Amino acid sequence: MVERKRGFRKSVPTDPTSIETANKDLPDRVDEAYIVERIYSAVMEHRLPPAQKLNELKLCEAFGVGRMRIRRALLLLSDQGIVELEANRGAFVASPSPKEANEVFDARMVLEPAIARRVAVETPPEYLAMLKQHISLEGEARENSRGADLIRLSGEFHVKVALASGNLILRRVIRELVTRSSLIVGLFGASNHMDCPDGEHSDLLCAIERGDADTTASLMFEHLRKIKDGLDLAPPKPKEGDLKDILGLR
Amino acid sequence: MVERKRGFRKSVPTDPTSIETANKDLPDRVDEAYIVERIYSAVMEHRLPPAQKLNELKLCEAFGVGRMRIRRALLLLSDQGIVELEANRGAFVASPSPKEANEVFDARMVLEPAIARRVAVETPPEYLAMLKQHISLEGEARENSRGADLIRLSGEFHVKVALASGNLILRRVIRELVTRSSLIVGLFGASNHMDCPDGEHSDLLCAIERGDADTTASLMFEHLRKIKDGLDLAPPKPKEGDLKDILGLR
DNA sequence: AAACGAAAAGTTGTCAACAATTTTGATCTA
DNA sequence: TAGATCAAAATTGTTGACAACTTTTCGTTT
Repeated sequence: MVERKRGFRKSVPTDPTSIETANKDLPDRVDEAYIVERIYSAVMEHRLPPAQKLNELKLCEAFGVGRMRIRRALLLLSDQGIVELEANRGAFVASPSPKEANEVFDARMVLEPAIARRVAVETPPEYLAMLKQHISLEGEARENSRGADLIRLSGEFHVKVALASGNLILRRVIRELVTRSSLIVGLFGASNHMDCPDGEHSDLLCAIERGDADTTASLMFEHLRKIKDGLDLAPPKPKEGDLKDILGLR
Repeated sequence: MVERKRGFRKSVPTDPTSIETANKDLPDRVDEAYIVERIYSAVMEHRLPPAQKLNELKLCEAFGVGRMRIRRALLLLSDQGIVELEANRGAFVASPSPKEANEVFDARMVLEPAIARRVAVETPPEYLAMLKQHISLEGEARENSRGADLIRLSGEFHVKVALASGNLILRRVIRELVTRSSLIVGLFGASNHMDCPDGEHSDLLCAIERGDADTTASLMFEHLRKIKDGLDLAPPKPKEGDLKDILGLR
């Protein structure tokens, strides 16, 4: 049995611009899933902006693993639409087009009301407690103006609702879509950042607690519609004559 | 510019037991997505049984690519639950446990009715034509007793319904679940293979054409429930005294 | 000074070799 | 014959080197 060398874990002086500072202690075993998870989180918290270059060597240093692990993780992320792989150019955090953004929210508006309805019909009590606690966390974050936390929590709520179905497949699907939504909000979010309007998550939880399936579903639908409407998804339409107008040559 | 060598494509004498016989002409560019697609298809058509070993070298020969490509494709497949990677032992077609099987059908029963409802509300006409054509294909296959085709078509119908939403994300999600369902049916399918009962797909299409959203959703739900009920998902319960009974030592 | 172009540096894609582990198969023993 | 034991073969996991491509740098020309 040979002890695997993985020497330079905490000693590497990573520059502050690197994606992952290696000072946060890494787990004993860094596998693809862990790397994916960390990048997921960074995207959800708007720490990784769309189109950000993900350099393989820098990631290797940050995670203290070989290039193979990083490449495999990037492949998984690209398969989920979080990262875009360009041949010979590398990996970039995805920057969804307005069309893709529409597709993501379209999908969410189909799936999430159905999942929420199911949760309203039958929720294991431990999950209900989890949701309650989450609402109070959101409240705290809002009062203390912890904007970064609020962004993260807003997304996490939807993931937790899916988790409350007790079905990990559903959680996974929603997690993927919520993460992509984070990128979309970062790109097309209007100035008045009403990412997840104030009381809506709370209202949703109330409907769930009452077991009111129909209300739950429609609340979720309207909630998502509101978020989507808050985006500036102007389709890039290069009409005839546009150039003249833009350049003020009329 | 150097022409990439990829010499031995059609000349490799693959043994007939290999998963992919290389005689079917491969596309010019074999990338991970293509390999994943082919294995997806093989699983859907019950040509790859659960727990089948997927040898890397054999796959390399079959697809005419290097080992890296194969390993990346297998990683993607494992991420989607189609393949299981066991450390140092290799890749195997997944053989879902009864619990996982439950989870898959549970997820489908939440998601697919919602998607079908959406399709009923608004269907681009070209997709409606596609569904109609599919129904007639199923009819042909059933009359001519082409069992293999029928199995494939039964699964594909659900994927096409999702596609009819016009949303590729939804299609992708359902495709993944349908493929896993193929494995499940192969494992737990009852002897009387009522995979997708006779007229149900046709009934569903009628409801969609009428634009009857509620009926569409509930038909889809009942359809899936029926398939699930047709499975033998007996949880493996090793009760006390079972062994004696099994061995006839009473 | 801006534009162009070539060399240099940096990054990604691919492959082959090696190490670690598992599987196979042969031999021996009871 | 069934089972145990151990070496050989096969398979997977990992690393390092190299080729192909891209980006940057820097000198030259207009």
